Amino acid sequence: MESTSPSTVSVLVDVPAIERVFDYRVPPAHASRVTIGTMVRVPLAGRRVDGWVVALDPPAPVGVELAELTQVSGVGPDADVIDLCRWVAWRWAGRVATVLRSASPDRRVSAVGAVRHRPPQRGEADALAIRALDRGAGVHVIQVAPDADPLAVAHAAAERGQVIVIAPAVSTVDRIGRGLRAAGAGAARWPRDFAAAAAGDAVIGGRPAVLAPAPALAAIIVWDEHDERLQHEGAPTWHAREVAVERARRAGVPCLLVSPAPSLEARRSATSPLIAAERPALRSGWVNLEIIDRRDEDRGRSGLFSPALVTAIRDTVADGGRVLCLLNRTGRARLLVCRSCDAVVECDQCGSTMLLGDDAELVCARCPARRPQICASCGGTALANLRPGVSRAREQLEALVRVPVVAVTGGERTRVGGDPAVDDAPVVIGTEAVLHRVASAGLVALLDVDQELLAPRYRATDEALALLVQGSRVASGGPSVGAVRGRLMVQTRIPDHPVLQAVLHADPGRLVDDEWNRRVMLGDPPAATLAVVGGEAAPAFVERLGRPSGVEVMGPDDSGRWLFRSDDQRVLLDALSAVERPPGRLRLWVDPARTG
DNA sequence: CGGACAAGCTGA
DNA sequence: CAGCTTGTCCGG
Repeated sequence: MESTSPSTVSVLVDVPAIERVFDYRVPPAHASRVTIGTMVRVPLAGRRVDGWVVALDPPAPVGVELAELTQVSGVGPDADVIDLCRWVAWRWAGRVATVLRSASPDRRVSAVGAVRHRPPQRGEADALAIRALDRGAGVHVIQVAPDADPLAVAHAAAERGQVIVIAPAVSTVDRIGRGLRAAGAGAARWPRDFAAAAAGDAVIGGRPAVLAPAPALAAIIVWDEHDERLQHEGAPTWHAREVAVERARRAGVPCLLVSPAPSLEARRSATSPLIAAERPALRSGWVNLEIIDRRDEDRGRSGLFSPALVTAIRDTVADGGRVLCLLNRTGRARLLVCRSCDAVVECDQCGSTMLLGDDAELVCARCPARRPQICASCGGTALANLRPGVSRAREQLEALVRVPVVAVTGGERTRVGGDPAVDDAPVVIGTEAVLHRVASAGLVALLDVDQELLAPRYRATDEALALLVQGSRVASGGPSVGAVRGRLMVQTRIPDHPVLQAVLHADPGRLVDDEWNRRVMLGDPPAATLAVVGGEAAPAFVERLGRPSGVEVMGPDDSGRWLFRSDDQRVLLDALSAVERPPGRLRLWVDPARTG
């Protein structure tokens, strides 16, 4: 793009509370380095703040003396990405500045070279991806086997031009980046290699990479589009899959949504029929699911570990394999009952259940109350642990198998490898973080899959399926290693559950019709658009919002949150963006993964 | 957000 | 009434 050497510019300041642009004069010495997206430092109300140039030579405002910008800090997102960020801010009711930060380099970039294309020189391109790319612009969903190779998919697109590849797992990003480079292709890791991305190299990264500069964009690939890590946890709750679809539409290029378990959202946004791997590839790509039916066991007698599972664990350890047990409950106990009076142990302050953490005290699940291990109704001190957490389960398992068992829960860095205590342990037990910490195992066991299947969250089915995808991958030896097959086991009291049957038959597609009907019936996304409003400024915000027609309003609930719902996305989002935000902390989540 | 400035409170 | 706190406004 030819620089026009502007004499004034409009700047969007990097202060999320100020959703405004201000105009500044450009010192002639800096003018040649200033274009749309350039990151600058400007004086504002007696201090200096960062900002992005969003317009060149704007019409002079009347009656205002312009100040001069203080500094040109470096290259920033291009005009297309800025427009995309505006759309993201609208779609998830966030601030443009917040989104622009994710679209900006993480360190100063002073210049960008000429755009070029460096395609891979060797290596193999995935046949399904080629089919999808041949369909041209549009959203194409590909159902792959869990052991499919992300590098081959990226390769197929990188041959045709600049590609953005989004992958939720760092290990996948590493593999694709290294693989493309080894094949002689240009590969920019986002956000580290901003300049290379802006010069046309393939961009590979996590969620934010969908906002990378891509001057010669030819395709966008979202690998593992079902993965919930593609959605930002905090506000704005933007989802990389949906941004990818929008960006590809704007650019007129194909968007490939790839997953072993394509989401409802992906299937609904597809513009062409699903492309699925052949049945034999799917069947062999999924590790055979072994379902342990616990209905016929004595109630509670064998605790978290059924006899069948204990045998499998012992066999695996004896063969020198490692075992990975998954239990999505931290602490020692999530549900306690008094042995003498059978009362559930509850908090005397708020009535919620009390848990046992890693220390010996009862802690309320909802409020900060604590007390020693005593039953509130009869004073009994013997409590039965009806729902043990990872800490307790680790002790039980160690006693059962007589080898060291290491516990892993979230919070710790979730990198594959690098922790000898975890890497060398024959048996590892943990929350789902464990599935991303350990690359391969001879046995992967989901101790209480019913907790996932029955979770009162609208995405429970997807989350359970995602665990089984990852479990299958770990059991098959990590991505595309595939030499010795491990085992994948689940313990359940609902062996006929559709999710388990879908995995058993390597056919997750059979779930979608029922799932869609349920979402329509309950008004959950993507059948409807939701907004949850909380924080101290929520009452004022809700007051200003009023009751727009076509929007259902519920709340406030006991934590002071309101829920807004509409069948018409535009109606709700336009209403939200029309409200001027009241002062104070406001939490606004649009289509969050969890509404609780 | 945070600086500027205006309107209220306190102390002698 | 100076000197300080608290509140409201607005930024180029």
